[in-house]
Amino acid sequence: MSATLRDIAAATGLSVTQVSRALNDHDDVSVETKIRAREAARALNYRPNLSARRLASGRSGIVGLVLPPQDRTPRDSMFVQMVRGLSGAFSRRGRLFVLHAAEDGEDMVSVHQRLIDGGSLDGFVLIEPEHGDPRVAYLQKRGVPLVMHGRGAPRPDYPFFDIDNVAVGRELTAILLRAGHERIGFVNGIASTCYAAHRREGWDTALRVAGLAVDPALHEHGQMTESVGALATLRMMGGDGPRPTALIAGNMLLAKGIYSALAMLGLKVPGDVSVVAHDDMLPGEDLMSLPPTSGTRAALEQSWEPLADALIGAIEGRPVTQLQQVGGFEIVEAGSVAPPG
Amino acid sequence: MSATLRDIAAATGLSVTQVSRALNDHDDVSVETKIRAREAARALNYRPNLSARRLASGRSGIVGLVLPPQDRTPRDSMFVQMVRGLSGAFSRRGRLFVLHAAEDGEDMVSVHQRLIDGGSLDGFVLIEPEHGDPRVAYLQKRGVPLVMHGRGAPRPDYPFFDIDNVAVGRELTAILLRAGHERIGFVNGIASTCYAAHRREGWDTALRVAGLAVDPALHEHGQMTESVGALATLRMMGGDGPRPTALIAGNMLLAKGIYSALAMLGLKVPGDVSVVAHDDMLPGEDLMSLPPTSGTRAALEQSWEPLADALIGAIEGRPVTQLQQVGGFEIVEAGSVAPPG
DNA sequence: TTGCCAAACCGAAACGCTTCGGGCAAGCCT
DNA sequence: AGGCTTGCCCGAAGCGTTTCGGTTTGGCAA
Repeated sequence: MSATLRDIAAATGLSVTQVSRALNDHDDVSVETKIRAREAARALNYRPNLSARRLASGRSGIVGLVLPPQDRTPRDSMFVQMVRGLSGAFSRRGRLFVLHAAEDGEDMVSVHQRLIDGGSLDGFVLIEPEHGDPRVAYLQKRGVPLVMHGRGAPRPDYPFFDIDNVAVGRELTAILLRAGHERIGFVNGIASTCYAAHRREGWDTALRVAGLAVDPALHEHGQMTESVGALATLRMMGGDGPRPTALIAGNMLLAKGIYSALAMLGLKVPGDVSVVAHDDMLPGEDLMSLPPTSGTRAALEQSWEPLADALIGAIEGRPVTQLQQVGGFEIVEAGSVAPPG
Repeated sequence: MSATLRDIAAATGLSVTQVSRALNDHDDVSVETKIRAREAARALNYRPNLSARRLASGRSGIVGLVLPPQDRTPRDSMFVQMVRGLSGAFSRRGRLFVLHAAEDGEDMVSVHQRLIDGGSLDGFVLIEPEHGDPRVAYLQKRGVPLVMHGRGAPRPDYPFFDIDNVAVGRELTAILLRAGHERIGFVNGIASTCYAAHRREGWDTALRVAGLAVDPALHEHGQMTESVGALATLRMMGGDGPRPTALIAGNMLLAKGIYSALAMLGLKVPGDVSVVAHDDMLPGEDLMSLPPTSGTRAALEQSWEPLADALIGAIEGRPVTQLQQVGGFEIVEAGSVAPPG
């Protein structure tokens, strides 16, 4: 068995109360007492009993994420990376991160309810935001801290970490506009996701600002897989109207599909068609073979630390405005863009 | 807030003690009291507080799995499926299943230690067994229940669920021997894994029993990916000695690689080369395009329920011998085997 | 009648921690 | 000198549950 506070109290001659306060860094404990308590704790290999802590304070030090029930295989690899990232980030902050997969027919809200009622979780990381997200509504009603990866509104009233996807869409389009393109196709992510909608909005406004017409035939939503990218490209390039002279890919997998479709059509990049893409920099997707591609770039794995910070901040009761962060992105020039032929 | 035992006691006129015993189905509570307590519990939407339970009884109702730190992308999809399966299986049994990803440089044993000392987990599901597994040694020493997916020895002293991989190797080989093949190649999984070793053993003994020489050049270990399968095939078919007339694939992804390598070499299945494979029946790996392949078949997803049962059995103190289960497999005939040409 | 037993129940202690409300010095102000 | 603050500390209560030991019944045998 692990040592308890009482053991440390006995070893140091302090009271249990004071040891608790010392280890939790309260401010009416003298510095030397804190040191003494900490040393004894380490010597005795003390680990706080999370259940007892939770029972006494209402905090367990455990945070969780509920994996949505749909199984979309292409995302699996990303989920694992996310779990790894969050697990590490919380671990470094002395918290335990825990993943629970919703069952297939199960309602997301009731899964959260079950976890809260069990009395073991301090807060949640949410992914895949929706407009008017019911999970958010429920958790807010119950006063349970949360942080969202992404956001369901331009200016939500809950903590989140997101990148400015409107700007991503705008900048991707702007790169091509600056090179002189006027017919710009966009192979975007799944229609129902917020980030895809934001990027579309960016594309849309960039075109309008440039005084160009927005042709819905030049926009495709879909899963971010190679085949979807290829199919969308074939459809756009084989349409009746004038072909696009440039394409935007929502991520590198879509870009890969675009490249193979263009190769199949005998079109060269950037000679015949320019290509830009947003790169999440997910490792291990074996995209070495892709030609260098201009566009925007924001490492998804840089989300985990801010998310962890924001959730812990929420648990500790910091105001929401301090817990909303928008990450940056880079614009890279790699030679996949040229003026229209 | 959720109702507590005291609320139920107040509502029913019973004592807290008796309500607790009633809800936990102890045997010195009258049937009608049990019913009364259960009804009140439901009416008040009572959820036991896991932290309090854990503190009092030493059981939290939470079990976990620690994801090994290496990131082997081809397995990610399987991990997600496993997490889903286990999460559901434990959920159905009133337990909470929880996943914790080990950090990259982190020692597996110390991760388990941290989780146990935190006092929140009742037991662990272990995956990827090793010979003399240090996790098992540690958990057994601390008296923490565990169940292994697979096994590190033919007859381990801990609970496990596994299929008879020696028999899988033997049967795959036997199918080909019966058709008259004598030079049989085996494209197997990673060398360090137990199941691959077991299958190799089955192949080996089947050959020996048939009075045939065992040629190590006809056995390849590697990741279970399409490219590994293709490369192994090219190597075996291009060797100096006599070519194999039949190939065994460790799973369907390897089989896919074998098929494309054979096609590249202009060899027909089963006319020129026979192929058998073991099929884990993992969904979503888009193997529709594969020709029907004879061999063995055991759905990996049938492991989750037995694993959950075994771990709960271990937690409840049932003897180890009742907690060791070997799942079956099918032998399927699909036309990818013919006598050697 | 008395004594005994089993069935059904209950009070109180315990689990390890946090926190509320206070106590005791020592130093400062007026 | 009396009263206040400040810094450090402690006892005890309480979180919601399980469980140990004991008490109250009613029935049955002696």
